[in-house]
Amino acid sequence: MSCTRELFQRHHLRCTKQRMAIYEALRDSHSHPTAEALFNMVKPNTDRLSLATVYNTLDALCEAGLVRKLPTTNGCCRFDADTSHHLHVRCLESGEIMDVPEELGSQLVDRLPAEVLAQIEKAMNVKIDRVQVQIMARTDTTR
Amino acid sequence: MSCTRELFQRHHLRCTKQRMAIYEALRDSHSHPTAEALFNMVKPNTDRLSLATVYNTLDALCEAGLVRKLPTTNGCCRFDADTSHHLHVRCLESGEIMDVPEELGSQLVDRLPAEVLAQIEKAMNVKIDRVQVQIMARTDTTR
DNA sequence: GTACGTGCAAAATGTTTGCATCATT
DNA sequence: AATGATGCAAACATTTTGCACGTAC
Repeated sequence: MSCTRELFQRHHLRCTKQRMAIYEALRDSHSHPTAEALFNMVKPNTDRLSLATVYNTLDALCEAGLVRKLPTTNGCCRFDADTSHHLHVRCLESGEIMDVPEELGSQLVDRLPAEVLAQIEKAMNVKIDRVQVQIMARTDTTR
Repeated sequence: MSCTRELFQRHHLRCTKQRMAIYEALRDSHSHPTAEALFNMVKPNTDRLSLATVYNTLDALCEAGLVRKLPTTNGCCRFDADTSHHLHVRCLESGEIMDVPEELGSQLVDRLPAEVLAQIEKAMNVKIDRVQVQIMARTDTTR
């Protein structure tokens, strides 16, 4: 669908076929891919594409707020085109990142008390951008 | 202090001077240093030390559960010798990681409802190891 | 037409590995 | 004495950069 074009224009991003393909692949993916995984997903359907462009594009999209870089512990970045507040489960074995279903996640996030966040801002002299909750877990082998 | 030796022995870790120096520097640091920062902190007081040893040691300490690797978004790992439950503020500008004062952090973490966590375990078929709350923030320039 | 995006290859950065030597147990 | 840790340098993986060319506006 072509509302990507309008979305890009609203954010003053040039609508190149590479950028659109990268963004749409990330948006439609549920796997929070790495830059390289994304490159491999998009490359077959795009006649000219280099990995450097994937990095440049992801950078531009982050800058524009359309994409988020997710924190990882293995030195290799993962990306998410869903910038709404939602929780992640990080598999300690594989490094894979999965979304927690909206209705469960919001039950956790909604109970974070705003006044405590305000106190943290005051105590640490920062402006909170957002709170990211990550659940570290292993695949359950007991069931 | 030398309880590091006993701590290591309890975890079946060899007590080399490099390992002890690295661990103690990390434990006494409040800056959640990168491997290289740690190397620079420890090197001057240790006659033989290489960066590879810092990586190997941090790996062994993580394995033993004495140290934790923190998630970051810039592909460069940071470490923490405080493995108790506590919150981090990540500076979006510098990548720096700061601890949230214990009494404030526990006000957030203690309100995470256990039954929701149990539901997440069931729904996603995982065993939760721990919940990590990261606050993304900027240095407050309005004050 | 101009400004910006792209591909490619090279460089920079962060981390891991192989191997001979050395230290701890 | 045996096992495992160390230093060093080389390999590796991920990300960034410089530059000539191409494309969107």
